[in-house]
Amino acid sequence: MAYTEEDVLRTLPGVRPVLEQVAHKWTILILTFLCEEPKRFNALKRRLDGITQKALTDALRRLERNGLVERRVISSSPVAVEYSMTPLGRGLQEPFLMLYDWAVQHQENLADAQKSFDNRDG
Amino acid sequence: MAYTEEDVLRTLPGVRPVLEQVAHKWTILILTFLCEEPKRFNALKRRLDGITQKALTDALRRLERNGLVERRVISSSPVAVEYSMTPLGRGLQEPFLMLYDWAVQHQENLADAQKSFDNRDG
DNA sequence: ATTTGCAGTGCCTAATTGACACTTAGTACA
DNA sequence: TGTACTAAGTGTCAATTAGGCACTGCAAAT
Repeated sequence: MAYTEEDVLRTLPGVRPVLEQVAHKWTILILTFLCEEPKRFNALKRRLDGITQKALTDALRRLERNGLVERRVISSSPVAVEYSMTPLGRGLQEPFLMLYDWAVQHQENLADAQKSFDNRDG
Repeated sequence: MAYTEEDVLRTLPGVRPVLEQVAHKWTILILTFLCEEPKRFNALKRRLDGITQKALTDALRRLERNGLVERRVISSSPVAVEYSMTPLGRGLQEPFLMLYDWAVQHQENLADAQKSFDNRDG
């Protein structure tokens, strides 16, 4: 689908904040993993090796606020919390998987590009 | 394509920094626009209504450093600078266009979700 | 002669992230 | 009965990052 300049100018003001919510450091990884199956807080945390509780809590809150994931408290003991994708969030599955695959396949290329860029001036 | 848990654990350490470079506030818009055709600095700036010179310069530097865009100085007067996608960057065109389309189509949904979330507690 | 457009840089402050400690509640162990 | 562990967070403070605004240098147009 192609956009005319007017399309762009008209939709841009609304699109930018949307992309700002979505194009976030942890979002792609979190949503990619949640697309596989609903997961609990600490299961996600283990998988996102290196994330802090706070960062994960904040990211999940933001995703929940934007209607992309659902938070469900399971009143077992101890209390469990399960996060799952909403239908709205599912719409991101395809592009995010593509990005994930791209990142896996081209990490070397990026690293090389960075090295040669940094050598161009020091 | 599906990944096993081992795949994920193995590739994750390298993938995360890649996604951090790519999942940035302005990146999706910049690359989406550059995919259409090479553009000059101020042409991009006009289109990214609201971006400051500094933000655009920084974003383009980062993209150049990562090998996703190419910066070409045209020695006319006054000097012009043209930015274009590299073959590596082209790999992002498809997922980014999907994200852009998704953002255009679902901006309302996000806004609604935010509203009802914010009303749940105040 | 001064304004306009181009492509930036520099400085300083505001906003966001991240590290790390603390919390509350239940379960298991000894 | 006390210690320790897991789950799912919250709070605080420091550091990193982003954004605002002013400034540069050069050429062409008015």
